[in-house]
Amino acid sequence: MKKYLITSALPYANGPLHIGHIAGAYLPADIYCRYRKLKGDYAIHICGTDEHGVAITIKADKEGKTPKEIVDFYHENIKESFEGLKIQFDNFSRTTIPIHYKLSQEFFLKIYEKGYIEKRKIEQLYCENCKRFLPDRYVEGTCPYCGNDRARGDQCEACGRWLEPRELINPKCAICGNTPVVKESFHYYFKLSKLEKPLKDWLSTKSYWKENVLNQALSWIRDGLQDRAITRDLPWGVPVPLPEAKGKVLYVWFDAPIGYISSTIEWAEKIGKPSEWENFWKDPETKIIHFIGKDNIIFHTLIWPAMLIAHGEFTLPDNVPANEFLNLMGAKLSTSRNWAIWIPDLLKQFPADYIRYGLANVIPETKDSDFSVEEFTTRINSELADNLGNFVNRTLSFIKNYLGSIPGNLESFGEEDKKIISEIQSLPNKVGDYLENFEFRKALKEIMLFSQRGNQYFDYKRPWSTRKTDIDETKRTLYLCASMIKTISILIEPYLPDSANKIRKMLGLENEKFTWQDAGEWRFKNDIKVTEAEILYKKIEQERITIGVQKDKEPQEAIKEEGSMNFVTFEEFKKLEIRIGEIISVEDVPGADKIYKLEVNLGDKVVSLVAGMKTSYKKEELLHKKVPVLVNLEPKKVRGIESNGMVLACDFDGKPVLLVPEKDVPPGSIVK
RNA sequence: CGCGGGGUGGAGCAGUCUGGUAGCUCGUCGGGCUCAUAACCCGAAGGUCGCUGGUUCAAAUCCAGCCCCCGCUACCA
Repeated sequence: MKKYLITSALPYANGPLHIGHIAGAYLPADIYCRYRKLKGDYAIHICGTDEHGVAITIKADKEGKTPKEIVDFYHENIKESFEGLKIQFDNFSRTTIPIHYKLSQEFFLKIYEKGYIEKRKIEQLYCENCKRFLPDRYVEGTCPYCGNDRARGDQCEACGRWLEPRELINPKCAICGNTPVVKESFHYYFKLSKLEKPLKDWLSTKSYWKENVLNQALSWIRDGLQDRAITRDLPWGVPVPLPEAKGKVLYVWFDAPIGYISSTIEWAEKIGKPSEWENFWKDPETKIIHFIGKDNIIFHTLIWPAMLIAHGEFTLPDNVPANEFLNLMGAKLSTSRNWAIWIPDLLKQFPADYIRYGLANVIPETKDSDFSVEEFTTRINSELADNLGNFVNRTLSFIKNYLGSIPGNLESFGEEDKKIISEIQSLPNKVGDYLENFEFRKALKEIMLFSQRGNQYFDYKRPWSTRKTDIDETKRTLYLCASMIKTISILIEPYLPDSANKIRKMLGLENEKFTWQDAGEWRFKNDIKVTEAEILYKKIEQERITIGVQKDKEPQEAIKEEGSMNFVTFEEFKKLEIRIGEIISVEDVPGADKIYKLEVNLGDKVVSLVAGMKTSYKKEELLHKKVPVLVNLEPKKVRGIESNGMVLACDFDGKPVLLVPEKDVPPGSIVK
């Protein structure tokens, strides 16, 4: 029996989970851990919320709450999402528990004493208005490289460069807007440079890692590792355990991964075996596997292992099967722009298995992938319901309605039957091999193809016909169909745990305990009896989920909901002259990526205007379209071009979608 | 030369590392079946694998150059 410690990235407790989080880390981790357990390995899945860091204090400041209130709320919120999705953790902890503080401080002291931490004097920005030092993200200013005036102290989102707060031109305090002053302070630095050699040696043993992960780690270490500050001047975090360091806390990236260990310790205490955690963290035979998204690769392949090497008592990760990113309808997910499908919303609409199935099929294993509502619907309907669900249903209904029960020791199977038997026997290893390689999509596809194979076999054998001539042959056919279903119920369990249980219950097998290897056993121990043939999956409607694309309410909308509508009088509305215009020419605007210059025929005149249509429409798509135009809009120059009106379109995630008259109307027609 | 990702039948993808009949799901068309969730099964149409050149007996796959698309930034009246 092998030991596996499986972790998934600690979700940051400042917002709810969205589909990208689940597909990128938690679902693969859950599938993998469930698989390990079915295989009979000693595997545990460890996680917890990451509750420190500047983003949380900033959010708290903005909302007038304490950091504790923020993290308490989201800890529960996130935990509920996981429960709803049936993502199992052996322990789901948080980084604000006493165990974690104690362990993080011990960790710090240990590597401090071993000489891997160095105190350095630095000059830092200080806001005299707020009377505090300003850590990275508390400073905003102009990026010295690209000129973006909204760069933050740690990174410029425009050009992607990493910055030091002092590099910013015109730095401003992010809280009060004051210009900060430079003051001398000190911080503790983790001497990564000293660990370069052992890290390289360690990485050289990881040729079996996923290519994208290994390449990125190697390219970073090739450039040389810089020492990094691991403390911050903040009131929120794990205090630095040195008398001279009053008011300083560990930087969140330093304490967060230690959370993997502290959560394991908490788990051991909960199960009543307080030293059991050492079985995982102090035994080099244990395979530690970190599931993360690509944003965390550097951290989990270099910095965290370096910390562990420096400490010396804990086992290093065996593998870091990082995934890429998930897009939504072709566009990048963004929490700040609210382009996401939030798990709490999704759970209100669909059973866990539907969501798990839809997401498992788009796990971004080798490159960014896309979640589309349409594809989700199609997959649920044609794969889950029509293929798998129907195979289960037709088999179980047939047994129930026409056979009653089938003896478990049936004999005399024919040629085609034997093919099925050998497929049952070989499938568990085939699927297992994919899972061991973290190829979750391929493994799932293999199972679904097997279900399709079941439908083929069923049709080929025509039991509805043989039952009138050769009832024994009919029984053999249904015996093997039931056998296939049992196999599927075991192999699909990591992906669709609820379905697996339902299927086994219908086969009267709910009290049997199955292992992965049992999936390759085609024989039934007892007679097959079907008590009910419930429909496994109901089909879903496309419209039901188009609203799954949730946006937080804009402030104005929120006001409307409270009833204090901002009414417009009819007189005011009449001031707007909206008419249908035919687009008769479309030209590029030099140097502009998003706008076109349009000539629009309004029947009695032609006007030129500027429209931001380039992101969604090609020139030829716009030409000759008849669209509503706000004609008497105050002219304005955009990029040196006078714009005399505005094409009306609806906004979908910041992109225009044209409105066209339902019947053909002449240019100039009034819209009212 | 800003950074990153990508271009494979109508749509979405696999295959590219390790050259050698271009595969899967959905959709379309035709047929079959009636046990089952208007489901299932069979068959067909549909691709110069972004372009050009090179290496090779052989290139979607290796090399070079080019084009286009998407995300991050500015213009979206």
